[in-house]
Amino acid sequence: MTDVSTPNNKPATHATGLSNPDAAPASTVRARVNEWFLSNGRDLPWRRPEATAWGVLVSEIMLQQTPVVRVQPVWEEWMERWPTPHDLAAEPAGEVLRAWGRLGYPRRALRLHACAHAIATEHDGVVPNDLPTLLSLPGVGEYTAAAVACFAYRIPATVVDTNIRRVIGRIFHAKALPGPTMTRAQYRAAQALMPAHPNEAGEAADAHYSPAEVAEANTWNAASMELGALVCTARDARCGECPVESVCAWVAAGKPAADYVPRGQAWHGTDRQVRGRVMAVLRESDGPVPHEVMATRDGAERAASAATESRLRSALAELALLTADDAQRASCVRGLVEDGLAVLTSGGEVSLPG
DNA sequence: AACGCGGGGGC
DNA sequence: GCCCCAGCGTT
Repeated sequence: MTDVSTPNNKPATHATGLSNPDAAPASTVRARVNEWFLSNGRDLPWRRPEATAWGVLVSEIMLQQTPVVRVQPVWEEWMERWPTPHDLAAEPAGEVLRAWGRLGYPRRALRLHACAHAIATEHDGVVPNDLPTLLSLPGVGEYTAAAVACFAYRIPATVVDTNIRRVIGRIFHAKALPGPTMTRAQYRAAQALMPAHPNEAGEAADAHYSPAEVAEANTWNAASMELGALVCTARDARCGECPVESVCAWVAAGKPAADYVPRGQAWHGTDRQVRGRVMAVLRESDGPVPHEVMATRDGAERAASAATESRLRSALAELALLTADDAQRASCVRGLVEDGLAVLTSGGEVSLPG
């Protein structure tokens, strides 16, 4: 079968990126997973009907590499404080970084701030609803663009995140884990599982969807992701709770182990660790911090001893405790300034950007 | 394709 | 300790 326009209610084929001829019918998998989702999906605030497209965008950026449980409280604060892109755009970057807190990868906060500015000034304050425009926003890549189109605007774009890659890999390819980065084959496999096939660009992807197919596609995007988050997890898949256990290729194959060894991210002693501690000090400080405190161990130690506010003192102590030498500390401060996460004052101090 | 980029919780 | 998490931008 080479005709990708055929409704894919039969086993997917090599031509569509799915190579297992015995794979379960896509329509069966979709129906079971979607039904499971209706009663088992979490009631997350950005999924509620009153969530705005802006709220969805904020949630998606925050959720890039950060788990739901840690995002949710911060997202609630942000929505109350900055309910529209205009509100966030009016804020200084430093305030945004402070409010980002410990979500990690603070560059995402800067990009979200830049997003808000772009939306406010170039898009009349309205979050774009088409993939090319979404992709043009800072910090919005293929996944996030599709997620915003789908979850905010009910446009059935093909959403592919790490959960969906794993779920599809197991159900249709008997693969335990999908590998660290998405391949085009995996993207095409996900595309082939949509009720109708979006065109390659994904634009106007709903042109030939019936209303029922639109609903099915949008639910599938959320449901397959949720199945990966709650049941078909990377470790300890709870197959007994899975609605498609009986048709899963990975289960049928005896749950073979992953064929690659994940390479853990180095952490101890890395620039990332140093940068994180420096940013933590900046977040806890009311104003600029002497460069020597950030760039030398002795400076951090003395500042920690002198600090009276407990959270600041703790952040300074954690910075001082790092094994990093002064050259690395200084280099990390330079890097943070280059990245726009910090600025140097004329008085030789380091502070959050204005 | 590979790398840099935070941080915390589960095992 | 190790691994994972609703990725993105750069090289």
